[in-house]
Amino acid sequence: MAKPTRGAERREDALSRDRIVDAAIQLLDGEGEPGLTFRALATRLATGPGAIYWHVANKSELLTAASDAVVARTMAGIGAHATPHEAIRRLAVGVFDAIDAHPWLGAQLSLAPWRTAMLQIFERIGRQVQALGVRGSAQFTSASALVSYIIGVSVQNAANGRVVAPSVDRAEFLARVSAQWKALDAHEYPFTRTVATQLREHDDLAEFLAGVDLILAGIAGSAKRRGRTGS
Amino acid sequence: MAKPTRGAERREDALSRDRIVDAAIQLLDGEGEPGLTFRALATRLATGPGAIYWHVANKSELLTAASDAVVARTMAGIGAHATPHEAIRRLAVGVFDAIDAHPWLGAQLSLAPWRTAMLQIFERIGRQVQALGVRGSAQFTSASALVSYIIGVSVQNAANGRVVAPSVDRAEFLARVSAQWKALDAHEYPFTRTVATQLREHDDLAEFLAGVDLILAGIAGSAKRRGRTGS
DNA sequence: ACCTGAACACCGTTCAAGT
DNA sequence: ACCTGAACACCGTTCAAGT
Repeated sequence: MAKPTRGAERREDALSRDRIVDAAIQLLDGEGEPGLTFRALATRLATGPGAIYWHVANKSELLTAASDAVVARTMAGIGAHATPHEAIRRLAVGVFDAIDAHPWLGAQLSLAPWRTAMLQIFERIGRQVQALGVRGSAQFTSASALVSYIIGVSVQNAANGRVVAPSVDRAEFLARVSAQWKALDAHEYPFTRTVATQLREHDDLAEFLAGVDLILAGIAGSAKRRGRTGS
Repeated sequence: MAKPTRGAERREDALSRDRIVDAAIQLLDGEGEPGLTFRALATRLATGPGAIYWHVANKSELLTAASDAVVARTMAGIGAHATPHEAIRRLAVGVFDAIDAHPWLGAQLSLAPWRTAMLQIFERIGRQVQALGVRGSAQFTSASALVSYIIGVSVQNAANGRVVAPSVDRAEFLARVSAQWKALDAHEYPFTRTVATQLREHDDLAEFLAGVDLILAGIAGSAKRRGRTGS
């Protein structure tokens, strides 16, 4: 038999890319985006800042790796049953909740697309678009529109949550913004003043899903129109 | 007659909030987001970094002011005629182009909503939603969905443009990503592989507008359905 | 009232030196 | 092969001192 491998005696607290990424996620979640510092990370990992650079090229790569990891976990947690329409809604809610729980992920997704994280979402949505019966180039258009909308709204929702201190609750925050909207100049902001009351009563997640339904209705409508003229 | 006002003799190169914001926009456009530095800004304005703090509270306020200014100019440049549908498309293209020309604006809009810049867009879109005949709480939902989609896609489009060096042209870039997509694992990314060819041929702006039309179709559909059951 | 610029408390990143 | 931590070249922001 071979002599015992070095792997077997590897200590659990040895540095590794995975441990670094996990620690980075904890730091980002706990302290916010400015909390992720090579010095803070090094302290948490009981080492010096230079050690991290052996496993990770730079801060940008670290952020990308953290995003990929969180999105992968999110996607893994969503079952693929139900109708395509329902599956898309569930994926949408999954992304919405993930960005809400990890606000730094939003900046990462909207600023660095074409990356693995975004591709994972695009792939899952795309399969459901196919299942919906969409064909040809409309598949790409429909999936793109859905992914863009889902990420766009989720990022903005998470950003809203960060504007105010966590101590202020949601209802109070909305009441405040609503009051601001009502106080706007009547000549410059007639529409915004009109819907100020609706802002106050609105439910972020419900509005978000209503938007998803709007796009799905549009997709279904286009498919039907095409089908009619095509047959 | 009153003695000549001090205003009349005010030198053109005196520091002012407006001049600072303009210089910041130039710096952001020319050097990118990391190029905006209080030291660089001070050099451009022929003064010390401390002087800027007399007119602007901090960097965050400076970025907000720069965003508001750019959006205001963009909105002022869009005429309000044509059908509501066409007006919404023009507003969408205006925002798309503005973020494309000033990529830093995207980060600002998606990370700091409820601000003046976003409100200006929301207001203009909202009026057209009203003109479209949408009523009640659907006004808020529809306008929110449109604004979220428009900003979300525009930000992602601008981010794509920054991934590659400006020397690489668009067709070459798309061909490269398309090839990457085709090389993806067949089991993990079946959909993405399928639409890789469409990515290559696609037209950002056209896809973007197709998405806007999708949402508008959804809005029209909901309004019709409501109208039918309501009368 | 407004401007100056040195100084403070940080950053990301590098790199000789260690094991 | 991997880790250490001092050092470098920056940041945003403050503030005594000037005009």
